[in-house]
Order: sequence, then structure tokens, then C-alpha cells
Amino acid sequence: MARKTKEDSEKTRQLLIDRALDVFYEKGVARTTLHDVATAAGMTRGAIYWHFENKAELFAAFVDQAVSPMEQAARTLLEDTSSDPLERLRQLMVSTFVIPAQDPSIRRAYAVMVHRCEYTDEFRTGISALEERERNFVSMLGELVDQAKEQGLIDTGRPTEVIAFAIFSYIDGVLDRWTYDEQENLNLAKEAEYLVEIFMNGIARNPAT
Amino acid sequence: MARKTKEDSEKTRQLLIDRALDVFYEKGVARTTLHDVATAAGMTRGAIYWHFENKAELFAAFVDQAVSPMEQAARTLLEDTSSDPLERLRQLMVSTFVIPAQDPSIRRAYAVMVHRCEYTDEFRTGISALEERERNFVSMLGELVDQAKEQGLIDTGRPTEVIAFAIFSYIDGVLDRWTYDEQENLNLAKEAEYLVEIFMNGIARNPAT
DNA sequence: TTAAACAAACATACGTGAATGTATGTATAT
DNA sequence: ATATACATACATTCACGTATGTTTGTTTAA
Repeated sequence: MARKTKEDSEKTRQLLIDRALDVFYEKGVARTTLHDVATAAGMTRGAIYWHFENKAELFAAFVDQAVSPMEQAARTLLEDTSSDPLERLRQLMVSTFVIPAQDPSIRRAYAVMVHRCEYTDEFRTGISALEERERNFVSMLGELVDQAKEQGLIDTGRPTEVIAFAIFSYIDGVLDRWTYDEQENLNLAKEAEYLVEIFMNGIARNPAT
Repeated sequence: MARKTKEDSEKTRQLLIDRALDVFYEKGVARTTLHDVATAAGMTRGAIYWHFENKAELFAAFVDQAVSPMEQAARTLLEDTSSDPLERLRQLMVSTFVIPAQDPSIRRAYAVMVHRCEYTDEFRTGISALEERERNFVSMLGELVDQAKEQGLIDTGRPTEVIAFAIFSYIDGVLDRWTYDEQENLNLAKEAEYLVEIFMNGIARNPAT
């Protein structure tokens, strides 16, 4: 085909990324060929090689697009200082569960990144970007923990990094298990608040209750 | 080379699986060729095709071998009824962290299954076996939760499945994040007890304290 | 103002290497 | 003597990268 306007070109770039998500989800990143992605978008490999250098760059673009909505939600919640840090942490965790639960494409993108791609050198650029995002997220969690400590909402005897690690691990684990179950036996949107409450207050019956 | 005794043959089979773990860990499952595994074991592909039908079967054998130590530890802890169910649950979680933390090959095997393989149809057999193991593990968690409920150690108002899901998610997330960090910034063997305590009692300061 | 020149946005064609599965060879334990 | 436990050789497929072709929007010069 022939040349299109700049907006048209950007649209096909977006289309390629969107279809790549679909094919990645169905076949896994390693097993999907660029031909698969191209035909899924109604094009040929020429279009992909025009917009991206290779598969690794396409994957990097996919990751960049997939992570941004979660990241943005986290940012806004961190800047909102209307409630106490523990409550903001709670809201952050809940929204981290609710957002992918309400948007199927976000859920699928998450599933690809967790269960359908291998973290190997081939995708260095995409992986490194993801890792930096994760470090930012964990440091945000650490900030909230520190603030909660200052207000006496969290016991100060324990290192912040380990608490932040635990929080991140729980978030990661819940999304991991939830995306793995394709039948969605667990309604994450419904159970989000309760799952966070479990983590905040523990599963053991509070002796004071 | 020539024919060996049955014990020798079994040894090479084991060697192939062990070397497969190494190569899987370094290159990811998808990118490792059977030639890689064979040469890593000092053999040729002929040896692999003699012991396994193809790469998928080799992977299935790897999974089977990787999961068994964790599973066995869980079983013994479940059958030991010397302490109350909540304490046994605690010990189960701790040992789930400590076992891979003390055995580098188990850690690496876990890393392969979590971050270096894609859960696609190609490895149906291996994946299905893993899934059944996971279901067993979760149902074991559910049993412990039910017993704890009966003894009034856990509030009975909440569904057991969701609690078990939360526990499994936390375990999965901690191991996920820990195996992902190759520098092992977090000393899991040391922090295991504390990480479990966080989950058991929550991060929020206990108002009764 | 307009037509030629150019470059963008792809499609098509081609060469290459690499991994797979199988077929066959071979030495040795039984 | 025979089947075992591999090694070697072979054919095939498949995906990649690149080179080239083609069409059309955009710019430039007369």
C-alpha cells in the first residue's frame, strides 16, 4: 500500500501494539512471530519493521503502554494528602487490584507480562523499563510506610524496606494468581477491599476484638 | 558412544535434567535449544531424544523434579498435628520461604518456573502437573484455615477460599519478587519469620498493643 | 499554480541460519 | 545375537533481517 498521513501512520502503530497484546496473550511472547502480529493487524511484516526495529522494540513499546495506567493511578493517589498515609496505602492497593479487574485489556497485558514472557536478555530494554517502574513503585510504598510510621500508625521497630517488600509482594502475588486463573473464579473487583484488609490487619483474629 | 548400564543411563537422564535447569535459568526456556542442553551435559541431542520425546517432555520432567521438595515439606507439616493450625500454617509459610533460600538449585528452579518460562499450550503436560500441585497446596491451606476457624483462631465471617487465596498469593508474591532479584538484596532466610508475621498480624499497629 | 521530485508508509521478495525431528550408524552390556 | 544408549547425518521448516518494489502524500522550483 501507499503512504498515509501522519495520523494514519500513528494509528497503525497503535493497532500493531494492540494486536501484539492479543497475540502475546494467546501464544506467549516467544512463540509469536512478527508475521502473526502483522496479520492480526491486517498488515504485513513490512509495517512492523517500519515502525519498530525488531520484536524486542515492539515488546518494549507494549510494556510502556501496558504499565502506564497503573502507574498514573499510583501517582495521583500518592499526591493526594487528604487522608492519612495508611488509608492512602490502602486505597493504592485497592485501586491496583480494581483497575485491571475493570479493564480486560489491562488484565491481559498484565497476564502477558507475568505469565507469557520470559525475562531474558533478548528484551533488555523493555525489561529494564519495567524494573525501573517497579523500583519507583516500591519506593513510593516505602514513603507511605515512613509517613505512617511517623504518625504512629505502623510500628517503627521494623525496617521500611522489608515492609515495602512485603506489600509489593502481596500486590504482585494477588495479581499473579488472579491473572493466572483464566476463568476468573475470584471476582477481584469485589474482593479487592477484603483482600487488602486481610493484609492490613492480618488473618489472625485480633486478640483485642 | 556405546551402551551403558541402567544406572548409568539413569544418571545421564538426571544430568540432562540438571543441566537443563542451568540453561533454562540462563537463557529462558523458549530460547534454549536442545543442543544447548545436550552440550551443557557433555552429550548430543541424541541422548535427549532417547530419554525424552521432545523439549516439552524434558520441561515436564524438570517441573516434576523442581516442585517435589516444596511439596514434601508441605505434606509433613500438614500431618504434624502437635501444634495448633495457625502455628502450623505459620511454619508452613516459613518453610516455604526457607527451603528455596537455603538451596540455590531450588531457588533457581523456582526462578525458571516463574520468570523464565511461558505458560502456553506447548508445555501443556508440565503446566497441568504444576497446576494440580498448586491446587493441592491451596486446598491444604484451606484445610488449615478451616481448622483455625473451628478453634476460634480466625474470624469465621469470611470465606475460606478467599483467605486461602490471599495466603497463596502472598507466598507466591514473596517468592516471585525474591527470585526476580538476582542480587538477593533481601535475605529471605533471615526475614522469613518476619515476613510471615507481617502477613499473620498485618502491618497496621495493633490497637490493643 | 502546477508538475516534477522526493520521501513516507508500507508490501513483496529473497537469502540465511538455526532448530527441529527422524533416520541411520555404532559400540557394548546382557 | 540382540536390544540398549547413545552419536551422527540428513531433510525440512520456519522465522528473521534486509533489499527492493510500489503507491501516494508532501515539498520544491519554474
